Amino acid sequence: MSDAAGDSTQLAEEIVGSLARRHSTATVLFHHAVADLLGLGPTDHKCLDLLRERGLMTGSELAAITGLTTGAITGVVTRLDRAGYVRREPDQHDRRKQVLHLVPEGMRDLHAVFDPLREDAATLLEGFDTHQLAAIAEFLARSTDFAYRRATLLRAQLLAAGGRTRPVARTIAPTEEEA
Amino acid sequence: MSDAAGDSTQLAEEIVGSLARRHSTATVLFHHAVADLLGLGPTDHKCLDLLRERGLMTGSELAAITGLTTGAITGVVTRLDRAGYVRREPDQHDRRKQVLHLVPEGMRDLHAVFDPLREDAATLLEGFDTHQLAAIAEFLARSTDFAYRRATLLRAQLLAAGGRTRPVARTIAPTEEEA
DNA sequence: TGAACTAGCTTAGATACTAAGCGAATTCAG
DNA sequence: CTGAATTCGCTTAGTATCTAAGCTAGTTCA
Repeated sequence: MSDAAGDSTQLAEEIVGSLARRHSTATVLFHHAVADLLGLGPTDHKCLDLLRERGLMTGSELAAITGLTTGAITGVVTRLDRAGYVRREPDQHDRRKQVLHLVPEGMRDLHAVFDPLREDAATLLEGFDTHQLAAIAEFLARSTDFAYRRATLLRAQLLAAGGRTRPVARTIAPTEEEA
Repeated sequence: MSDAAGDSTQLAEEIVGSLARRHSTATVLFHHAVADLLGLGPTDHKCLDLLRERGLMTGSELAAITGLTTGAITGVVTRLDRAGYVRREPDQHDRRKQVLHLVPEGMRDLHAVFDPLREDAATLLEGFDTHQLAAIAEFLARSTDFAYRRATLLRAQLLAAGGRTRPVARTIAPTEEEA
């Protein structure tokens, strides 16, 4: 039992210490490449993903989640609209709001691009038993939640600190240089 | 047995179909937030991650991996240098090359920012047994590899197709609009 | 009714990207 | 050994996308 526990902590160390970060870096890179392929730019792609995931949303909600300004969101939505992925629709109850809808045809086009990729991704899961697959699913769900909460927290932290653009690390150990 | 197999395929479906993508979106968002906190911008942060992960590298290698132009890499490295994370050093054997080194002090500062986060992330792994942790580790490693290879492939595909900026999806189902 | 607030758009300015091209160093063919 | 072709990283010009600030229209509340 102590042996297994030792293995566990060692595995856990490796996952949070290096595997997760490597995976994160690769994911960002991949995300960027997909965006390029779609002709969207990473921000637009990210916002489209968020919309697909969370369903109907207004621009300011999207701004709050992504940390972008409302001005930037205007640009994002305009581009997504023009590219045929998203449509603006006035809210019934509050006519200031623009509810963002996904365009079914655009989604079909997206699926045409992603489906072959998904088939390929399925090989990633070969060889795992049900018990392990459940663990992977649970881990992904937890990490997703964690990332969202952390991102929100980090942004709040940055905002509270004055929203400066220079590294926080620098404030700990200031050096001679300051352009 | 057929019951367990059914559960497995169902779980696998859910993982590649929705959980992985949600996780990916959250990861990108989180990455961006961390970059903001470091005062770096997502691209700089991504490049720094790649350097930490893969060790010594020249600018053009970094350009090849990220899909950025060498001109953009010049800017990235200049910013990372000025922020104290990276140092340029001429290659002994080929004096055209600039080998990129990590600056130990900058790395310490980074750890100061990340360590509290990592402790928190460890709770993500509570409740999994060794067998499951091994699966998670293996899955992360496979996905990372998959993402890198796919990103490279996608970029090659885009380049071969003429490197246009408009959505590929549009070329499948062209509509009336073409600004 | 009018003051304060909110949603989203617009503008000006900053920043980071691409594409093209340069000089210097290296490699390779003859 | 010499000159052409290639490669490396940087520079420049142009474009795109972001922030910050301010605006208008719609909503809420005293």
